[in-house]
Amino acid sequence: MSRLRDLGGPLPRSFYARPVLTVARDCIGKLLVHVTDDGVAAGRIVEAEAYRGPFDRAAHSYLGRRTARTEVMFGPPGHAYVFFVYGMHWNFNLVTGKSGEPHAVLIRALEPVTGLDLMSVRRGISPERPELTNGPGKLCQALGISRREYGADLCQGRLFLADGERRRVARSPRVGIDYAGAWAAKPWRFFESGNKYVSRFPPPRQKRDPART
DNA sequence: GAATAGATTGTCT
DNA sequence: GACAATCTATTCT
Repeated sequence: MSRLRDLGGPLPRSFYARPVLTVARDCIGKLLVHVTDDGVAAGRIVEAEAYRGPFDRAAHSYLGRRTARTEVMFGPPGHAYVFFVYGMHWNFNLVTGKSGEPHAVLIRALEPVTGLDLMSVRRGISPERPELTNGPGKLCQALGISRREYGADLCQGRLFLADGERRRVARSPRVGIDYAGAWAAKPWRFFESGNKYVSRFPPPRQKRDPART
């Protein structure tokens, strides 16, 4: 019995070759699967954000910035944009839209489905804890995603999205981009309502006005 | 529960 | 040399 077969095959490139906000919303509920020599690890995507360069100031491709790091975002859709932040964490993105359009979807949280023990070993915590995969850096560690997966083709290979159960989707502003001015307020974050693996719940809200009651 | 600071390094100015 | 699409531990309240 192949657990991997039960997860289904990779989504086609047409899934990624659509507007970035559409892909970000449709990601919620899909499975993210990574097959390695250590085994299979997979989870349902429960949180994702759209980054829409070159105009989006929060995007690494802002102003068309094209470097060794951002290069894959300028290529065809359905590839992995993996980058390193804060000196110790990897983040995983899907390249979307058309070739030459540097758009990407950041996967921010998963609900573990397969390979809980493997994720637990990689994370160094118990498999029941929501901290296993409730953040972009955490899910990369749990699934074993790092530099090696940069540019990987998600339509053929060991790292891919597969179909999954879709539930209620909500949206909010994105997380951790306060520097991006007006772009920081755009509701380009999508998440599954009530799922305990969402990285910040309740989601970020406007501060309540103390003058109001 | 909320707020804060420290960790630690690839990438760009 | 500065900073970052984060995580964790610690220190408040």
